Amino acid sequence: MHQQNNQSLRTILYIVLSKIPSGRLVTYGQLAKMAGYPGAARAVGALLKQLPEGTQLPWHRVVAAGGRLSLPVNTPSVDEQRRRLTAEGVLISQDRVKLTHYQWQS
DNA sequence: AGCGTGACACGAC
DNA sequence: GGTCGTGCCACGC
Repeated sequence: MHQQNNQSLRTILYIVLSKIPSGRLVTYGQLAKMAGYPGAARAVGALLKQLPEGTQLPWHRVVAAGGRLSLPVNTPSVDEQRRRLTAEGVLISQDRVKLTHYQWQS
């Protein structure tokens, strides 16, 4: 995916994220690049944190580099992320997934 | 118009 | 394996 440079990262992020299929994962950095904002991984995280409660977007398919689940431990969010990924057939071990097996490529 | 803030990334030890 | 430092950059004040 490339740039629509006069739109905000948030707008494009939503579009890109909505296209990640069930059972496939992307990293923050990859998502930023796909949205046309390479290097904006931190900004991606900040925006995901602001997603509204009932969002339809598959925020749980976003993981940190190396496949780490990077949401704060002992939060409802990370518990929900584990639950959803497991339900999609993603194997999680020690809060880590095998990107070599699950990573989505645009 | 700065400046502080991160659900980050990556290389160096 | 781990920690730490540095770079990154959109977003909100």
